[in-house]
Amino acid sequence: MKSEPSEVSIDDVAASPDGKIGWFGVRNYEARNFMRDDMKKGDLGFFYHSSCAVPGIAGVVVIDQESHPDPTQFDPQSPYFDPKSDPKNPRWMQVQVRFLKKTTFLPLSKIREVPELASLRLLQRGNRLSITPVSSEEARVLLALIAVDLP
DNA sequence: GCCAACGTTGGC
DNA sequence: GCCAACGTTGGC
Repeated sequence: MKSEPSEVSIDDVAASPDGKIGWFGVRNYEARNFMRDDMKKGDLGFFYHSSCAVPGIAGVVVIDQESHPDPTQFDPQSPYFDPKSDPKNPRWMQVQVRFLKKTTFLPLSKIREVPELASLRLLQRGNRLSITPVSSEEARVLLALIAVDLP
C-alpha cells in the first residue's frame, strides 16, 4: 500500500485514533478492485513510502474494515472529490487499516536485490498502482527482511 | 526536472 | 469503437 509520507506516513497512522485510518484517495479502478475484492479483515498490508527521497517499506498494517465508500469522493473541498460519483452508487472505495508496526526501513533498492521478490507486482515494469497484491510467499520473505515475526 | 508507462478523455 | 492528446504516477 503506497502512500506519500508527506501526506500520510507510517507515523501518522501510528498517531491516529486507535491507530486506524481510512485508505482514502485511491482513484484507479484496478487498485480499487484489489481493495474491494481481495483485502479481507485481518489481512496484512505493507506500508510503502512513495515519492520521497528514499522510497520503501516503512511498516506493517492490518486491514481493520473491509471495502466501503471513500468519503473524500463526495467532499467538494477534497482534492479527491469526484463530481461524477453518485452517492447512491459510489465509485471509489477504501479499506480501513490499523497500525501494527513501524519496521526497519526496507528501501526499494534493497527489495529489488532479493531474487525471491522479483515477482512482486510493485517491482514490475510500468507499475504505478498504489495498491498491489503480495503473495503469501512474498509476504514471508518481506516479513523476514523487516524482522517482523507474526503467527 | 526528466521521462517512461500508463490511464482517461473526447472528437469523430 | 478508435485513437490522439493529455494528465498522472513515481523512480531517478
